[in-house]
Amino acid sequence: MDERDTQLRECAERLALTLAQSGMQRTTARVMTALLFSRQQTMTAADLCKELHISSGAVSGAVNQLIPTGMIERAPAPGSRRDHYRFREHAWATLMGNQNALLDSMWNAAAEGLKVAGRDSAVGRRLDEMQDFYGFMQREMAALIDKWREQYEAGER
Amino acid sequence: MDERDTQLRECAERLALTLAQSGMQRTTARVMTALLFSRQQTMTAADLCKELHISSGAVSGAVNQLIPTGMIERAPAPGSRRDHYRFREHAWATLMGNQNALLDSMWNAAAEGLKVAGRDSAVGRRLDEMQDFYGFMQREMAALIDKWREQYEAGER
DNA sequence: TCGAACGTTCAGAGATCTGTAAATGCTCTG
DNA sequence: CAGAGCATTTACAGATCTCTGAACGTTCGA
Repeated sequence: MDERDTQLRECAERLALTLAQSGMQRTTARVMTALLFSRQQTMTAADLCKELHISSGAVSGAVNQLIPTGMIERAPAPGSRRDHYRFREHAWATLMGNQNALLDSMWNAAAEGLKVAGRDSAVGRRLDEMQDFYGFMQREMAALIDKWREQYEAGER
Repeated sequence: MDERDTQLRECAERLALTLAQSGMQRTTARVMTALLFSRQQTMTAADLCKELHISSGAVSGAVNQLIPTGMIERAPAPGSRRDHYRFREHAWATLMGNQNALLDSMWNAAAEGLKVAGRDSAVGRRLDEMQDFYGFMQREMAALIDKWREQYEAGER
């Protein structure tokens, strides 16, 4: 374990902290960044316990939150009975794509309100703007993420 | 207080709940949505206490979190010594714009890691993708928000 | 079929967050 | 300039969240 590993660990912890501050579970964030900043290709649950000084139960919980979101995945590990985890390719794009669900519920909340209040009132105008904004964002964000994928794939070659 | 007000209150509470689940403070979210779904133009701190059944201290705290982010503002209220609050015009665009700070720290986290690990390694490639993605998003998001502002303002007339 | 090696679940301890009530501070009014 | 009427601050209590440790379940190899 050379100097570099220690520095990468610090980077990982710092990022985990800011992610935690913007709503992600603390341990979930730490597991994610550990995988992101690891010099290994994959890490086992035991590796994560050791690195982060947390119990296997905590690792299990975090991992099972991260997998459904598409941030990490189980890696096939022939000849090993342990689960190996790795950070997923394009995970960030996936993460941002998931935000669409939120944009959607924002749009819906506005719609609900408009059904009750109509457009011709103070509330009506506020909600109308809100609905317009989130409708716009939903459409454009999806397009934007696709655009990035294309240009990144093109740049790879 | 007719039927509509009750229904709007419910909408407000539902939205507050989903906002709370995505990281916003519970009370802060409730104050925000109360102002958003209010049929009045503005609400005083006392109004908010009564509506949400919370103490004036809690209102004060929430309000002082919302104002710096640009979601709400104090409204001039001639002849009244109470503070009047209102939901701000284009607040949603502002909110999304604030996310840029997050995008920025993501980009930075990647940059930090790359300084340590270089680009030619497993970590290097992961961080490179991350940096590319957040760089892209930062540029495009700002543009997107401007675009919405323009088209919305155009539609108004 | 047994047992070793893991992963998962769950009750409970501990830490953290959040709202209240009361004290404090500020600003107009009379 | 006194004091009424608010807003803000603070210590603390209560609620909530989160991790641990141990029990349990599962899989695989002998």
